[in-house]
Amino acid sequence: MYNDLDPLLHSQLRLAIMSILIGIEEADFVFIREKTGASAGNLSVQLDKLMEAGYLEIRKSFKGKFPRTTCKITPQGIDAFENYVRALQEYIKPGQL
Amino acid sequence: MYNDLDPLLHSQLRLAIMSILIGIEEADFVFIREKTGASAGNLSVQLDKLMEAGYLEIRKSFKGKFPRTTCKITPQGIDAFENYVRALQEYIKPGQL
DNA sequence: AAAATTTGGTTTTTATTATAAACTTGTTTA
DNA sequence: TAAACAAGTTTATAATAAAAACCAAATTTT
Repeated sequence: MYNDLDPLLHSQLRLAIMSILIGIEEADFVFIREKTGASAGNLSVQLDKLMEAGYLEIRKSFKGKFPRTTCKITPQGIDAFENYVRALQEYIKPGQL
Repeated sequence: MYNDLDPLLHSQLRLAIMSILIGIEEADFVFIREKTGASAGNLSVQLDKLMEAGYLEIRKSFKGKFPRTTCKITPQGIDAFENYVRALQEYIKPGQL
């Protein structure tokens, strides 16, 4: 009981990012920013951390003349997310609702 | 979607504390320390924060000649915990498992 | 019976984190 | 052509988690 919660995922913003990407696989920076309501700066930093950890991959391209940053969850990211959820269940189980 | 997660509960140790107390209502310092594996210092600080927030009440007494600190979750604490769980579900729903 | 250890903590310090503020590069619009 | 906007990144700051150091009293050891 009370397994450690992956600190990379135990963060409101990073968890929201992963939650989005688990659902739709791929999304761009602006979409994630709007969906999460995060500041661009914060989002940039957190995406980087998730990439460093191998939880997602980031592709840079152009949409017309503007830069575009696309994020995609990796198999490792999916694993980590599922693990996190499993660990978390132990903490919240008693309060099933 | 993506309601804010109560930052007081979004902490591994504080969540574990609340998880224990949701189940058994009342528990003493040593029991919680053992169950969570936290250091006494960290536990002391986090219990204090939860008390400050009105999520639990702390009673001090003696067990024989030794001091004893007993913690009990409050109705407000139960509410907060349930709210947190509800909010969290939104984040982890896609990964139902 | 003094010294060392244990119990049950609290206070203080340190390292990490999350987040926002400021900045960059380029583009569109007034 | 200057101001405003798009899409980010980098840097600075404020909050947090967690451990280390400390304390007082009780107990055990020598």
